[in-house]
Amino acid sequence: MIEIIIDIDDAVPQFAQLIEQIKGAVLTDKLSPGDALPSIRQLANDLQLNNKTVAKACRLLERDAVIQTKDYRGTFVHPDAKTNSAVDLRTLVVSKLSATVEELRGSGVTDSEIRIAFGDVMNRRES
Amino acid sequence: MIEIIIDIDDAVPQFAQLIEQIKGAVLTDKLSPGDALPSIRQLANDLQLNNKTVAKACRLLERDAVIQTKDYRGTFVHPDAKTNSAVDLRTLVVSKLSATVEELRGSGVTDSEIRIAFGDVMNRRES
DNA sequence: CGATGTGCCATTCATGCGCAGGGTACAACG
DNA sequence: CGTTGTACCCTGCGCATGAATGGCACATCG
Repeated sequence: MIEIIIDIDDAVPQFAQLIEQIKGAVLTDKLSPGDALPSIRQLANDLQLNNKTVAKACRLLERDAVIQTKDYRGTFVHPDAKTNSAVDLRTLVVSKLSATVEELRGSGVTDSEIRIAFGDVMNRRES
Repeated sequence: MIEIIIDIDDAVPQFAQLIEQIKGAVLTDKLSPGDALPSIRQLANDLQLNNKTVAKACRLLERDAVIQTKDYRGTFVHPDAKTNSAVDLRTLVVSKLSATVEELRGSGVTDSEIRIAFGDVMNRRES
């Protein structure tokens, strides 16, 4: 078993701490491809977390191809987990957004206007 | 004098209503290049608005080259006001942001993550 | 059957931001 | 001098969001 410690008082969200530590365990070979992870409910119980919090972390970890769920049988470490754990999707997102924002700022657009427009873009999905 | 009416109960912010109506007056030739506008304090008094609200509108109108301030002598309608009043900078901003956001969404990035990253980009200015 | 992952409903709390307002002060014009 | 535009401070209100929690139900596997 791997050691995972969640600090509730940490500014970093609990689900993010979980993700970090899982990825960390993969990168340091404490978790290897194919290894079975405790069930979501099990993990939630052990770490004193809510099911949804753990589920959220698992959802993101699977999207990043660090773990994979085999239908309804459990979660396992992804074959390419080590490679994918090193990839920082967040940094990519920040850099792409930063580029666009910087371009707009250079055009004299106010930060406030950028925020408003951004809010519109994110919400104009249903309307 | 042009007629400007601000509806406080309107969902559209007061400063935005001012901008709309100024641009509208320019497009309908109620305001012509070179015309002098009332001072910020004067406008605020007439329209029952706060100085800051009017000043904000003027700042944006000047950025859009619809008006121009001559040092400390007053504000005047910009020579190219009519042309610049038709330009919708906001639409440009929305489309650029939308393109970037759509690209990220296509990569599997969560809306939540995009919002977080965006918040970081907009705040990582001072730190 | 029980356990799995997953979905949707909800609420609570805290944070950040836009908008508007109030006040004070300064530099440049006439 | 007064007027101009402009800059900074601080306040409050309202809204949207993220985070976390809780409950409930479902399809699938063994």
